[in-house]
This record gives sequence, structure tokens and C-alpha cells, in this order.
Amino acid sequence: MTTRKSSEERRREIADAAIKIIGERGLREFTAAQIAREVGIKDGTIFRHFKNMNEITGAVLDRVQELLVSAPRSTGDPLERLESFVLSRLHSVATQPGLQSLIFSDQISHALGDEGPRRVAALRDRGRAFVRSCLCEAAEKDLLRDDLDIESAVVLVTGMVMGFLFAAKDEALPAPVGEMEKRVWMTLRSMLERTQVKS
Amino acid sequence: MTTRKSSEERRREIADAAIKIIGERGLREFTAAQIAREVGIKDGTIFRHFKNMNEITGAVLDRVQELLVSAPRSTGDPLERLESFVLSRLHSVATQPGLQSLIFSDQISHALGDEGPRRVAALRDRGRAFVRSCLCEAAEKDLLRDDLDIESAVVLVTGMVMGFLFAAKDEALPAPVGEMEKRVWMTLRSMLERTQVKS
Amino acid sequence: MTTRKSSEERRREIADAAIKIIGERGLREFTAAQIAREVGIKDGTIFRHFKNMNEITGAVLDRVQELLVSAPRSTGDPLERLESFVLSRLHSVATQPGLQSLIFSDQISHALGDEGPRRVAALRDRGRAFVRSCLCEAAEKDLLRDDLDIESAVVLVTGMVMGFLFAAKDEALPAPVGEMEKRVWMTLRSMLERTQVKS
Amino acid sequence: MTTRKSSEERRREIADAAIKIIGERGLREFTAAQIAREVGIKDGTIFRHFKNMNEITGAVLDRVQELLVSAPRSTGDPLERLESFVLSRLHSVATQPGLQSLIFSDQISHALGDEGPRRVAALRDRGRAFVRSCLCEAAEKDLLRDDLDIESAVVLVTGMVMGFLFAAKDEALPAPVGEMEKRVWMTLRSMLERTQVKS
DNA sequence: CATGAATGAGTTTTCATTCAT
DNA sequence: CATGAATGAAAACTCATTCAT
Repeated sequence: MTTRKSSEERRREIADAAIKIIGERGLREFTAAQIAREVGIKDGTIFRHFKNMNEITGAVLDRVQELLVSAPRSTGDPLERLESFVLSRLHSVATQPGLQSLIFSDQISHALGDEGPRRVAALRDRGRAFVRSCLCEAAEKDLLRDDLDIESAVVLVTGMVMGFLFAAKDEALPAPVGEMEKRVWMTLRSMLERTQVKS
Repeated sequence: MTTRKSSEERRREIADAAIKIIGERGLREFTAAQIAREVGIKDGTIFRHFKNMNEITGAVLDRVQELLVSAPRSTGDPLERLESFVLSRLHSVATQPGLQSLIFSDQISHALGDEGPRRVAALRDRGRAFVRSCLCEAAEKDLLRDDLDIESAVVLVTGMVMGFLFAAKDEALPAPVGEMEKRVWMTLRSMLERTQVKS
Repeated sequence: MTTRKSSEERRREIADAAIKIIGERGLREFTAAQIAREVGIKDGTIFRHFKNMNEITGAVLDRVQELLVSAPRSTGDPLERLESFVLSRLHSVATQPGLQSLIFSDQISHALGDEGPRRVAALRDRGRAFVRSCLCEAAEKDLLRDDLDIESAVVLVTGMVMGFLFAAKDEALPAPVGEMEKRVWMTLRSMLERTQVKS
Repeated sequence: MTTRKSSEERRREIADAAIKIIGERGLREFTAAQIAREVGIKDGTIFRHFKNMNEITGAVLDRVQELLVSAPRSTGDPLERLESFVLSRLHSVATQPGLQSLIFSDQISHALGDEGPRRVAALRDRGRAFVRSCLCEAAEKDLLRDDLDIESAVVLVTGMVMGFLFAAKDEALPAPVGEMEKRVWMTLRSMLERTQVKS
């Protein structure tokens, strides 16, 4: 009757459905029944593939990681690497709205037991580490303003992604998302770089 | 045994308890029973003060607004106004951990009906509007970099608060919160202002 | 603030409000809060006048009795006495819709403890007894058909009131209630009486 | 321990249990917990078979309809059809005590939303329509008294069933139910028919 | 693998009732 | 008398989870 699939496939389907639900309808709708309906199976069947809901939350985080980490290619100029990272994140705001709000909402973390908060934090730390590495390399190559505090800049860059995410969500952007992505990045970049102000 | 209080008081207590719970333990624990226990009353009693859980969510938003909006005093220099705004927000990260994550979580909005998303968005828009007004005035007074895109800067400033919030939460700050607050703001400020970099 | 009234007055008000609610909105709405709101007092205040809900149900029955029993005047011709009884009951369908459905719904009786069913039954028995007495006297005076089974006729007459009540409620009467009252009674009367069929 | 049954079966069981409870113990006891106990399952399980209590009320009405409508067979003589209808209804008073009081209680109707009153009314209308059709046909065949007002007679016949129902419930019948059924019907019949009384 | 029935432990909400003020 | 706060118990659902088929 129902399509039978290998557990591997189903697990991914379930994780994706969960991401979609959390992104679109919030954590309150993140229930076995809702996920099952989204996937097209019965709720009991969920637990043939996952031991419990916590395991699903774990899989969701794995999947998010998988989907996000694909972006940063580690080639060439550090500022360009940073650019591609930031732009890909900004862009995902438009294409995968659920994804970003998942990492930047602290709510999923509570869904898991104790490792929860740590796992989500780790996910975010990975982003920070990448940004930090780009900035450090750029500083070494003397591409940044002399007085730039790297750690503060890390907060700034990662924060900007969130700021963009919510501005887009609240429809508080003065121009289409696609356009704003570039504008915001260019502003940030010129603020990080040296030699633009020739007063 | 039971402390008797006026409904006015109880409503505030309940809203505050709700904020605390959401902030500390996540939306999943935002239940009548948990709130009641926190306040020290029975769960049924909650509904003598609030019609239903949605009304509590509404009160939570009102309270958040009340607590946040108190900050920005409109005195003198626009950049100083911005500073006091940003610093007060950054500071509240340490003192009122639940508050900020509430505004930046899109999950509460789902709890209310249709006005939900709009209400939370409005709360955030208020912050953006304030930042924008400061920046515009500063631009007029020629205090900012010539090439600065105000709208992008708004995203940057508001985003930074979020970036700081999560960095603090994830314990990803290299120095104590109190110290970092100033460092981050100084970095941002010098990036917005003109004429520091005399290349 | 609120008008203070003697318990006697309040008790009647409460009983009347209860009758109104049961009649108009059903037993499910027969709650202390609803009654209080109807009367214009707070729910706790109800229990200053009645020990508990059962006592209110009792008072409701007392009041119903009071309102119904006023009708039958025991004068003159037995069939005329019957007529005045039946017509007054039929008429109350239009004027006091709640009243009748109270006696002919077996639901209130459950609301009281054990005496409940017996009390409502007693109320109905009173009606039956009156009808029976009229019919017996009429039979003695040779006003009825020879073959008439009095007991069956009692069932018929009392039943007719109920039939009328529900037909009116369901808007299943082919003519206005006022007109039908008479038509139905005339039909019943001519069926009970002797000498109408002169085949 | 737990008996497993198909949802089809369970739904019927639940509806039947509900009918039994309402009939025997009144609407106040018409609760998920009571039904569950009657059926022998846990109360939460009820809602795996019915969306909510209203749906159960709906099913109750369906079931009542199903149980009642089976009776009237359309054979031969109109007065015999009427007889079989009336007797079957009178008889069900003894065998299915809850059934009748359900149709004549206006309380269930409140349990459903807006269609409630209409649905219950429709159920009663069906009975009236059947009685009316029998009487009309009988009148055409000249089996009834010349002066008989059909519409009044419909009220009389349907009312009689209710009168019988309550008389039986109140133990106000002078002879066993089985005997009275016939006696009452014979009385009614002879009153409707022409030419018995040859004054 | 998948289903469909069942469960136990919640969650929100209602309600009769109490009692200090 | 009346109020307004509080309560315990129950009602109506919800949900993760189990398990026989």
C-alpha cells in the first residue's frame, strides 16, 4: 500500500520533514504525528526508524550541518572565502527559510536532553571558527583595517546574518532580498577592509 | 499558606515567570503547570487571571516591550544615543537572558494566532527604527563614513546584538561579557564613523 | 457597588436565571458562572444563597411547580376544567419555552442526587392526576365515549402537550402556534367526547 | 488484557455506550471518561476513533436514526402501518430506554454546534412525516372520522409516544408496560377511526 | 517495513466550592 | 451581603511510545 523504503531513505525524509515543519510552523508543531503526515506515513511508523523524538532532533541537527557545511570552499583569497560564506548564508535565507531560523533559534536545543544546547552551539561555533579563520588570514595578509578587533568582527559578521534573516522575515528590507544580500555584504566588506577612506 | 495578591500583581508575576521559563528552559516548558509552579499557585488558578495561554503569550510580549523600550533616552549626539541603545541591549544579554532570545526567536509568534508574527515583528521593527533614526541623523551631521549604506548598517547593528547574544550563550566570547560589550561596540562604532583610518 | 438584596429575592432571581438558561441554552450551560452572570453577581456569591448546585436545582423545581400550578381552577364542568388546563399548558409553550422542556426533559432530574428523578416525576404526576380526575368526573357524568379507557386517555392528553411542545420547537406546525393550540384541543376534545359521530 | 477491535466496531461501541449513558444517567454523565469506562478502554483512546465529543454526539444521532428507522415497513393498510410504527416505538420504550428520551430531549442538540437543533428536529420530523402519510392515506380511503384534523392528529399520535415514555419512566402506568402498549394504541385507534361509536 | 489500535502521562481548560477581606 | 483570589477535581483533548498483526 504505502511505499516501502529503506530506513536510510526514510530517516532522511523524516529529518527533512521535521526541518520543514520547524521552519514553517514552529517548534510547537514538531510532533510525531505532523512529521508522519508530512512524510506520508502513520505516526507509529516513525518509531520504526527512530528510537524516540530526541533521536529525530539529533538527526535534524545532523542534516542541518550537512546542508550548511557544503558551502565554504577553502580556496584563494580569505576575504573572498568569507564573501562566499556570508553570501551563501544570506542567500539561504531566501531559499531555505527554515534552516537558518533553526540554528539561530535556541529552542531546538532544549528539545534534546543535555547534549542539545552543546550540539547547536557547536554548529554555530563552526560558523564562527570559519569566519575567524578567514579574518585572521586576511589580517595577516594586511587586508583589514589596522585597528580591527578580530573577535568583535566575528560577532559582527555572524550577527549580520541573523540581522538579515529577521529583517527579511519581518519584511523590513527596503529592497528585494536578492539585491539586499549584495548591498549588505558590500557595506560590511568595505567596513572591514582598509584603504577605502582616503580622507 | 497561599499568598493572596491582586490580579494586577499576579498577571505581572505570571508574565515574568513565563519570560523566565521561555528564556531558561525553552518554549517546550512554557506550560500552565510550569508557570504556576514558578509563581507558587495551582495551575487552574492561572486561568482566573488569563483567559487562556494565548493571552499569556500576549502579556509576555507586552512585558518584553515594557522592559526593553525603557532604555533609549533621546539625548544629544545621535551616535551617543545609538551607543546607549546598543550597550543597554548588549547588557541585557547578561542580566535578562530570556528577554533577548524571546525577541529573536520566531517561535513565540506561532503561539499567538495571526497577529502573532506581526506583533513580534513590530517589536523588532521598533529597534530597527530607532537605529535607523540615529544613523540618519548622524549621517546628516556628517558623522559617518561617506559611502555608508544606512539600510545595510541597520541590519548590521541590529544583527550584532543577536550575534552577541548567541556568542555569549555559546560561551564563544574570548573575554568576560562585560568587557566584550564595550569592545564590540567600539569596533562597530569605529567602522561606522568617518576619518579614523588615515591610511 | 452591586445591588444588595435580601436572600429571598436573590434566591428567586437565581432560580429564574437558571430556568432561563436551561430553557434557552441547555443543561450544559447550567453552571454557577453562567447563572451569576445572568443575575449580575459574581459566581462565588451564588453560594451565599445556596449551599450547592443541587440546592439550586431543587429551587428550580420548586419555582417551576409554582409557575405551573397556578393554572387549573377547579370550577364547573370537568371537560372545561380539562380544557383550561390543556390550553394553559399549550399556551405556555409559546410564552415560557423553558418551563415545559424542563418538565419533559428527564435531564434535570439527574442533576439532583437521588430525590431528583422522583421530584420531577412527582411534578408530572400532578399533571396526570389532574387530567385523570377531570376525565373520571366527565366519565361519571357520561360526557365521554362509552368505550374510553381513562388511563390511556391520560397518557394521550399529557402526551399531546409534549407533542405540541416539540412540534412547535421544530417549527413543524402548519399554522401559527396560537391557532394550532385551539385546533389541537378541539380535535382531542371531539375524540374524547361521545355523540359526535352520527354515522 | 486490552481487547483490540477494528475502528468500525469501536466507533459503534462508543456510540452505543454514549446512548446508554445519556439514557440511563443523563447528559451530565456523557463524558469521555464515562464512555471509555463503559467500553473498557482508556479515555484518551476515545479520540483515536473520534475527533472530539461533538463528533460522538453526531454518531449518537446517526445511530439513533439507524436504530429507529429500521422499524416502519410499508405494507398494506395505512392504519396497520401506523399501528406497527406506534407499537414499535412504544415497545422500544421498554427495550431501549435511552433511545426515546434522546429524541425527545432537546439537550443533545445543544451539544452539537449549529446544525444540532436542526438534526434532532429532522429526526423527529421523520416520525411526524411517517405518521402524517399514514393518516392522509387512511383519510383518502375513508378510514378515519370525517371531521378529523390530520395535523392535530399528527401531534396527538407523536405526542402519545412521549406521554407513554414518561408515564413508563415515572411508573405511572396502572398495568405492565407490555399490556399498556396495546391498550393505549387501541384507544388511540378507536378514536381516530370512524363508525365505532354507534351512539 | 508498515499499519492501526491502544496506552500513560501530560496539557489546557472548566467548574463547584471555600474563604479572607 | 458581596467580592475576588484561590483551590481540587475533573473534563477534553494531545502526544510519544508500544506492540500485535
